[in-house]
Amino acid sequence: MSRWAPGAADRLRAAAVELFRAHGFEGVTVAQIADAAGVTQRTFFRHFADKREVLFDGENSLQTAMVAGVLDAPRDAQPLEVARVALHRAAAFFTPERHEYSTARRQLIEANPSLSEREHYKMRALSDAVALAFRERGMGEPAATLSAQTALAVFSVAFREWTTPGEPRDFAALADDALAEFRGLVAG
Amino acid sequence: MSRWAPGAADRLRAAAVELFRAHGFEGVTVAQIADAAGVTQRTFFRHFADKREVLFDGENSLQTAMVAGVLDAPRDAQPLEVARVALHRAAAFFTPERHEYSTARRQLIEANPSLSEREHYKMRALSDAVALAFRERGMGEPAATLSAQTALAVFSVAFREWTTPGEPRDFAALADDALAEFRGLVAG
DNA sequence: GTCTATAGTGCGATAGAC
DNA sequence: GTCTATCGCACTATAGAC
Repeated sequence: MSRWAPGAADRLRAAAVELFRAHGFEGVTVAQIADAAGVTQRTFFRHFADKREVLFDGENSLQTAMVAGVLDAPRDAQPLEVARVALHRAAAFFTPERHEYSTARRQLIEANPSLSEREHYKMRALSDAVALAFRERGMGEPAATLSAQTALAVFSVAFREWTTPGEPRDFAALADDALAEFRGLVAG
Repeated sequence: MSRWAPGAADRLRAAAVELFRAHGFEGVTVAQIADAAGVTQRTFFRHFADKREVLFDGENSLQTAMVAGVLDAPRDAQPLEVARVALHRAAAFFTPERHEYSTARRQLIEANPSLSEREHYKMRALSDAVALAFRERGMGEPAATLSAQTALAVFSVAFREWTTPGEPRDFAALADDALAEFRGLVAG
């Protein structure tokens, strides 16, 4: 048996979410999270760059999936069709088991401006990664950035609906609906 | 003559920008900014909610102008035509005299993640205000959100180009170009 | 206008895994 | 011995309380 219990990052994440849900983001100190996880405050900051980041580090794989979707879409696909493929890849992350957690997390984020800042920053990083993937398909600028931001706009609408308490439809269906709505808006 | 020199907020803003350009955002403390402006640190925080906000408080009028543009567009205008009107109202803020300041400010923001977070948060607030204006035109959801995010995507492309050192075209022309590019992307 | 809590950093020491 | 994760402590700046 090692000196420390393994999985410090996981314990910190779980403790943080539980405490935030009980007392709000600002009602919890990093020291309290560290205590609950059985480590020191210094260890918290070795795993997470700052207090907010403990709620935002499971998103790399979402980005990878969406980028892969853009790259895998048929070579002759129109931008909105490429976006559709990427959104369906994203849907793999928004499973029914995650629904309650994602909904609670969104409420936490929307209740706190500093968490909202971080959220929008991450969304922008995702958009930038998707734009890069569009460029790797051979698309130029500013077309790639506009395509990526369009895909993320549809994503954000679908995600907002999916994280509404009691929403029964799955993410892929919501994304398809949002995409259809978008096509209607920009059609002559 | 009053006990304090007037325009503390303006002096703080000017001092902050000058110091940030010389030493970077993190290389300057609030105490130094306050000293340079001839006030105490406490006064800085009475004018600006936090250190970053000193770079982000001239944007209310931009929001007002874009919202007015959305509301003033012809009743039967398509969403992209409404966006065009709003973008032309925004153009009034991006005058040649502001070009150098805006360019330097963008460099500061892009060099610092915490400033980028604030920037994207403000852009989202602008998008939300524009979406509300679309709803006031009678548009439903999620159409209003999608329309607003489209308008802001075009805005962000045009703004990025306008704040490129040496860019000679004016904001309205860049916005029209970006809008035309967008129309081409989503057309069959 | 002063005081203080909290976030976040830097660095040396320590304990175990390999 | 090297590597990695942690501790422990001193320290600064932000930001809010009083």
